[in-house]
Amino acid sequence: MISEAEAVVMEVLWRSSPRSAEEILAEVGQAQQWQEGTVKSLLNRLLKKKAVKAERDGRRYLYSPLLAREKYVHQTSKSLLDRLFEGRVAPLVAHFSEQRKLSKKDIAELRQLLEELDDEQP
Amino acid sequence: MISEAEAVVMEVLWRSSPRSAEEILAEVGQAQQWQEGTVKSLLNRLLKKKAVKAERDGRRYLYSPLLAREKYVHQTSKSLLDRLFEGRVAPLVAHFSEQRKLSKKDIAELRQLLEELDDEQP
DNA sequence: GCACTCCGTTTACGAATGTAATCGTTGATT
DNA sequence: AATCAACGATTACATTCGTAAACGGAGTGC
Repeated sequence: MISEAEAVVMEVLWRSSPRSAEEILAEVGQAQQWQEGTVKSLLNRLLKKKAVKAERDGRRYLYSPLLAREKYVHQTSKSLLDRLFEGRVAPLVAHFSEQRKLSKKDIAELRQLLEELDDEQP
Repeated sequence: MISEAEAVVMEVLWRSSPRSAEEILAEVGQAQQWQEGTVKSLLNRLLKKKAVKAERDGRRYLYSPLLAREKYVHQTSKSLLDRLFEGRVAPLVAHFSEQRKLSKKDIAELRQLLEELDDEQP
C-alpha cells in the first residue's frame, strides 16, 4: 500500500496530470516544506509500486497516476471501517453524530443522499 | 500515535480490562499468529506511549487502557476524513454510496440517525 | 570538445513498526 | 540453599517511512 507522504504526491497528480517533478514540488513545496530530493524519492517509490507511470518529455519525465483515486480512497476507507466500525459506514456516522461533529452541511447532504437512494430502487 | 498492531492489543483491553499479558495473548494469539514476546513488546510500547497502565498482581502485571477507545477512534477517523474527504463525513458516505457499498442495514441506520437528529433540535 | 547544469537514480540514515529472542529477577520447589 | 520456572525488561533485526544528499549521464553554452 501507498504511504501518507506518497499520497500527498498522488493527490497532486490526481488533480491534474501529467506533471513534472518540478511542478509537483512547486505545488506541495510550501505546504509540506519538502526539498526537491524528497519529491524525487517519493516519485520513485510510487513508480516501484506501480502507482504512477512516467513518460519522457525531453530531458525530464512527466508523471501520471496509474492507481485511481477512487480505488485508493476505497481501500483506505474500507480498511479503517473494518478496523474500527465492524466494516460498516453507519457506525462511523453514528460516532461523529454522538461527538456532535456533523456539520449542518453534512446533515443536509446525508438527507439528500438518502432521498436519492429512495428514488433509485422504487 | 498508536500503531495498527498496538491497536489490536488495545481492542482486547477495551473489550475488557484489566488483563494480563497471557490473557491478551490467549485472545489474539490464533487470529494474529503472534508469539508471547510480540505481545509483551507491544504492551511495553503502549506503556511508553501512556496508552495503557499496569498494576502489579503478584508476579505479573494487569494492564488497562488509559487512552479511551472513543478518543482513538475519533483521532484516527478524523485524520482519514481530513486527508480524503475534506474533513467531512458526508463525502465519505457518498463515496460508499456510489460504490454501492452501503448495506440495507447501513441505510436503515442512517435514516434512523437522521430522524433522531430531527428530534433533538426542534 | 569541455565545463556546467539539470534531471533522474542510487544511496543514506534515523525513527517507527512488526516480530521476536535473550536477559535478569524473583517467587516457587525440592 | 540451590534450582527452576515464570514474568517483565532489554535488546535485536529486518522493513517501511520520511527526508534528503550524493552520483551520474546528457544536453547547453562557450
